[in-house]
Amino acid sequence: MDAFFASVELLRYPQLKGLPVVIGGGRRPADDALAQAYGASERIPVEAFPRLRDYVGRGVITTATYAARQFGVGSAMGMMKAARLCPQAIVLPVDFDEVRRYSRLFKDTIMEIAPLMEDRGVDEVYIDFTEVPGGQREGGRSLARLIQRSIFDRTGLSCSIGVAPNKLIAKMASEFNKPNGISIVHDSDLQTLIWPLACRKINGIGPKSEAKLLALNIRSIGELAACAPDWLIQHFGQATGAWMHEAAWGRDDRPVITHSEPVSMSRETTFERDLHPVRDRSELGAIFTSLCERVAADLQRKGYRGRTIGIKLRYEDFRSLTRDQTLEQTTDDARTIRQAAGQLLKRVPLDRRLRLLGVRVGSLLKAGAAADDARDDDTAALSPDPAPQPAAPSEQLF
DNA sequence: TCTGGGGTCCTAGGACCC
DNA sequence: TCTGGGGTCCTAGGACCC
Repeated sequence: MDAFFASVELLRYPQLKGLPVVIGGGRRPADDALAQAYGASERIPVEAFPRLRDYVGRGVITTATYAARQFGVGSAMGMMKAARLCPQAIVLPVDFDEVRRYSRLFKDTIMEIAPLMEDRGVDEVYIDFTEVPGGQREGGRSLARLIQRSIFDRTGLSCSIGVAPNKLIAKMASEFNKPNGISIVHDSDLQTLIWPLACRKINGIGPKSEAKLLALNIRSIGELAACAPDWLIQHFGQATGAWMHEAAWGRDDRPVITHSEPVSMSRETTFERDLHPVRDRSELGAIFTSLCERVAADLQRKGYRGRTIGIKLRYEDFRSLTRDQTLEQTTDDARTIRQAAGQLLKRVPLDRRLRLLGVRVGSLLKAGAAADDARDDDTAALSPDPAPQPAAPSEQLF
């Protein structure tokens, strides 16, 4: 479902259709002012929208329209780099609530037609067609068309669909006909349609593996398929090497998973400017506390409790580090999380400026299931030193 | 003037137990 | 006393995905 973010944001601004637009970046109070000045969003003249060339900040692009991609701008690219490539592009903020609303609508629509659906994030799903009535007609094409049309009727959004014998190939097939296309790939198409593609197109081969493969003179999936499994295992380890070989031959027996439980929940933030642990102590302390409160609120709202508290830091030189600690009992309490996180902070060098701070709670259990072993965790502290103490004085720097 | 935020999974070493 | 497995849990880092 490419350009889903772009589409959702653009539904509100039909006047931007066909123009280079990037969506993402940080907070821009100007956006509200703009909406207020013109009332209805459709009435904002194109010239009034902020341009990439005027952007300041350290955000990245969430997505870009096809017109913007012509300039080499794309997802995950830093805004400042994008501004060099396409200064005239219009910049829109991401409205996450709106995106989530459309995401739900899009998934509900699919579930009504084909209930075996795996959620792969806000704009992607896997669907098992096999038991859906009519799912085999025209090799799946008619059901794909029905889903496409239903999504468009319900949301005004287009989507791309790949139909294939397994998830691995279906994902690649969905890229063939963007936007708004349907592609059908059979096992017999492996050599003609899949093998010419770069290894990077395999979902699971990222930039690091690609670079390693290129260094070994392997560029295409076909070349990867020609490698002996043992040789791949030598270079990439047992699990990855064997998996790479199977993937290159289009083999994948993972089922469509319709339900899964979260493993962890986290909140993190990159500061607008790098902050020094000593000089910006109070500001960092406030941010840190607020992250803990937000994770706790997430846990409570979704009904989970966790035992492992973790922190993440990113220094000004972009190196990151994590520390975590497992408590005796699960918690969803902001003060308990804050206290454990404060302890973890003591195990980390705080002599350089930071650009990011994060707080994570892992080893999650459903609140009902967790309640037995954590009846009164409000006073539960860290296992080695359970003595109650006021939160603030126990931390040296924050 | 680089490089967001929220996740999952894997690996590897050490502690600890049997 | 020495040697040697295996299994599980915890922690840290890293690759990858949307």
